[in-house]
Amino acid sequence: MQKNPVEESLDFFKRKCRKHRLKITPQRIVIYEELVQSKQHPSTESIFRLVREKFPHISIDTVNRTMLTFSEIGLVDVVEVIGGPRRYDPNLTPHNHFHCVSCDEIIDFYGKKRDEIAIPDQIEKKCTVYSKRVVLTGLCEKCSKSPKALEKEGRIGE
Amino acid sequence: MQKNPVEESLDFFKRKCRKHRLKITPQRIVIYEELVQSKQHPSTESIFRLVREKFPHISIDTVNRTMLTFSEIGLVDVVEVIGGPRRYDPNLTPHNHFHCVSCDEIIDFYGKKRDEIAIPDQIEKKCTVYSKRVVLTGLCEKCSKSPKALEKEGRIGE
DNA sequence: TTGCCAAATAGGATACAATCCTATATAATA
DNA sequence: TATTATATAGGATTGTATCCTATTTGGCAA
Repeated sequence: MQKNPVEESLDFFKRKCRKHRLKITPQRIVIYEELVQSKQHPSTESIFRLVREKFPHISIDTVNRTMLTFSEIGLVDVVEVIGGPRRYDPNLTPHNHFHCVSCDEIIDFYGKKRDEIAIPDQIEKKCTVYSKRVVLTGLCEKCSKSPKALEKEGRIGE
Repeated sequence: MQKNPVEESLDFFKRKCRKHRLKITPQRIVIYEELVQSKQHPSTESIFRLVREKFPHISIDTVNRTMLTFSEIGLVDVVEVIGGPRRYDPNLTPHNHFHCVSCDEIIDFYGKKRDEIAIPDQIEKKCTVYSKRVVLTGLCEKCSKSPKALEKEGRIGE
């Protein structure tokens, strides 16, 4: 029988855990499930709220620590943010981000030009590069229209 | 007589303030001077420590609020970070960042390929794009050599 | 030059995010 | 199923950012 995407990624999760000798606990399973189902580049807090529906007594520390652990073993990425709490990304496919500075929504986008960006020798030779991403900032569709955001936009072109 | 770079940028600072009807206070001048002289993508805290040498009674709230105000009027940029406190960048020339995930140093780099990166229609048409940056993550030279020892020494923007 | 007032500051209080501490619980294993 | 190292809950603590408000001050107009 075919496995659905969640079951499939759950296998990935379990393999990763075993490889790194992490215990497969019910809490970790639920946290991982919420992470991969999220389309919103979740924070610790947002996953905590979701997980708490199944584990009313889970502590925010467990969620925070677990998500850091997941990032350490490569189950999720920690993404670059402009202010605000740490955000995670279960999408490990190379891609780029548009970050709305008004509502903090993060929108994924793709493009092959990304791979052509040269890493200067200065960095390539001496540093260890883990990831490369194009990061756009601005106002998302909704915030572009809202009056509050338009006020801020007054600064452009001064 | 020729003006030195600091005097020159101070003129830029004053013009910006007048344009936005912000008062030119001694505190703002010193904060701005420390910002433009910093080569380290400073945090509020690191600027606070420097400014306090000249204004022992300045409050961290003043520094924080002032730097946010500066970013709103386009005197400095707020940069994308992976964890840790907000960081600022007085370098308004388009450029890219390498971010060391171990010691949080941010290294600038340049490259014209950056400008060739297409912004998808999806975003270009509906959103308002303020900035574009390539962000690399990894380990800097020092941390590549001894990642564990140098981990999180708390030297942000010094 | 002086006086006025809206804006800015200092510093304590508060909010919010992340992490630490430790007694208890539990997954993995033999 | 017994053992043990690891993980968890939940309170304490730290670190960062922001709020509140009495006081001060820069910019302007008289």
